[in-house]
Formats: sequence, structure tokens, C-alpha cells
Amino acid sequence: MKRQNSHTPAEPTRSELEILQVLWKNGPSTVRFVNDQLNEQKRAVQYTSTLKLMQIMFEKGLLKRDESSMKHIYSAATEEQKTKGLLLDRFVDALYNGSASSLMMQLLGNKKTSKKELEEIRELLNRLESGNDKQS
Amino acid sequence: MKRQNSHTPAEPTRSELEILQVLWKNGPSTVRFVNDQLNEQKRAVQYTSTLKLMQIMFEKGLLKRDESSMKHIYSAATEEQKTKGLLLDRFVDALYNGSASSLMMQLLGNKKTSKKELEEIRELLNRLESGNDKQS
DNA sequence: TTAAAGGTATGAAATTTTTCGTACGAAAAA
DNA sequence: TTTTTCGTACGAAAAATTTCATACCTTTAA
Repeated sequence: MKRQNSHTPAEPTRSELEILQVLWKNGPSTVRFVNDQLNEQKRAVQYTSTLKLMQIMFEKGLLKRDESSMKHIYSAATEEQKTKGLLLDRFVDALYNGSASSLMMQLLGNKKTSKKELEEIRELLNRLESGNDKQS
Repeated sequence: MKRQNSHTPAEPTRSELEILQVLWKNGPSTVRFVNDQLNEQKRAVQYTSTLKLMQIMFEKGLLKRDESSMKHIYSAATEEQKTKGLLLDRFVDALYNGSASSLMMQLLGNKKTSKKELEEIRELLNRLESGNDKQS
């Protein structure tokens, strides 16, 4: 039953991430709702498949749920930013040896980054550097 | 035997990516070499496991190989930048709805981006913007 | 009160990914 | 020549992920 190592936080799989996205976007929801969203926005999937997966995610600690009513209400156990940040870190480590700037090179090299996006990024940089200006 | 849809390019799995990294870094290599690298840098894994995976990757078209000698020499079928770029695109789409700047926000918000990296990114931005300075 | 609709729980099948054992051939060392 | 070493091929087990069928309970409508 090996599943979680405490030092390696929950790692949502692709399918699990889809469910998380629905919950992050729409807030606490029933399985029915999540399943409908998936079918509308992603692909055909059976109700019980979604149910089962969400139950598993609940067991893993990826989701919380309110069982007070018969219709359980599920919600993401962790904030969107936190989880995505974790995944991003993993991704950067796996592909770019942990170097954020390497990833940037790649990202900006990919044609489809607009001038507007570049400006947003620059502003972000400015804000960051003024925010921790103390020392080296 | 469904495996590839032609419109969805080969998607290396986590383990496959590790092997690709070794090949990208060191150039065409034998299974033995790749396996040694994995054991040194990643985790204990049996020779035949690496062999098998590399054979599968060869069948999938992820790797090429030179069979002229008894010791087959494997190499990555696609360039590092191309493959990583593809994975990055997928990643940005899946998590940030395709928005590079959203990803950046996240990335830079994560505490552990060093000052040095921030500078590198800034320089990169400067180079990019001077490189296409014409108009909005 | 019965039937229908809609919910959860659960076991298991189907896939995919990962790992390893065994067989066997070629080359190198004894 | 014989043995040992080092390689590939291959089947299949193990694990992880994803999907679905079935059972059964609760609520609502006939």
C-alpha cells in the first residue's frame, strides 16, 4: 500500500490535475458537477470513473470533502498556487536542472510569447527586486 | 497496440526523460553507459531495466540506434530543445492555460529563485526586447 | 407504497509504466 | 578449446493509473 512518503508531497497525475482545475475554478463541488465539466471541457468519461478517482484523491489527501449531506461536496485540499508551484518546481528540476532562467530562455525562445507578456514579466521582475533590495 | 496518434508527438514519461537527459548530455551512448549514469546520478536500477526501456523507446521512435556493432549505440531521436520546448508548451497549457507570464509569476514568486537568476532573466529580457524593438 | 432517479461504495478490469529474470549469442580471457 | 564476461532479446511480473460494472442506499415522484 505504499503511497506517500510525507517528504514527497502529493503528486497529482494528469487526470487528477484536471479534476483539481475544475475545483479550483468553481470551488467546492459535487462529483456530478465535476464530471459534467470534464465531459464538456475535456473528454467523455463515466460518472463512476470520476467518482472513483475523486475518492482515491480524497484518500491520498488531495481532496477534502463534506459528507454532511448525502451529496458529498469535494474541494481541493491545497491552494491552486501552492500545488502548481510545486509541480512547476518539479518540472524545472526535471527538465532544466532547477534553473529558472534556463526555462525562461526556452519559454521566451518559443515564438508565442507576446510583447505584452514580456512587459508583464519585466514589471514583475522590478517589483521583485525592489522588494528584497537589502543585500547581495 | 494503440500507441501514437501522429498528431500527438511522442510524450516521454518520467523515466524516459531521465534517459533522454543522459543521451543529450553525453551524446550517443551504450545502454551500459546510460545505466551507469542513472545509477550514479539518480537511483539504483537494473541493467536490463534500462535496456528494456531503451528498446521500447527505440520502438516508439524516441531513440535511434546504431546496430552495426554488437554494442548498440543509442541516441536521442529529437533535439533537446525541441523536446523540452514541447513538454514546456504542454505544461504551460495544462497548468497556466497557455500563459507564459502566469507561469513566470509563479516561478518568480517561489522563494528559491536566486538573485543571480533574476539578473540572468533580466538580461535575457533586455536582449529579447532590443532584438525586436520595432513597434508594439 | 412503489417505482424511478440519483447518490456513494467497492471490486475488478484494462492500460500504461516500470522493473527484472532468463535465455542465448559473441567476444575476450584462460 | 573452454570458460567467463558482456551484450541483446524477450516474456512477464509488479506498480501505478484509469475506467467501468454492480450493489445498494436515500430521496423524490407516481
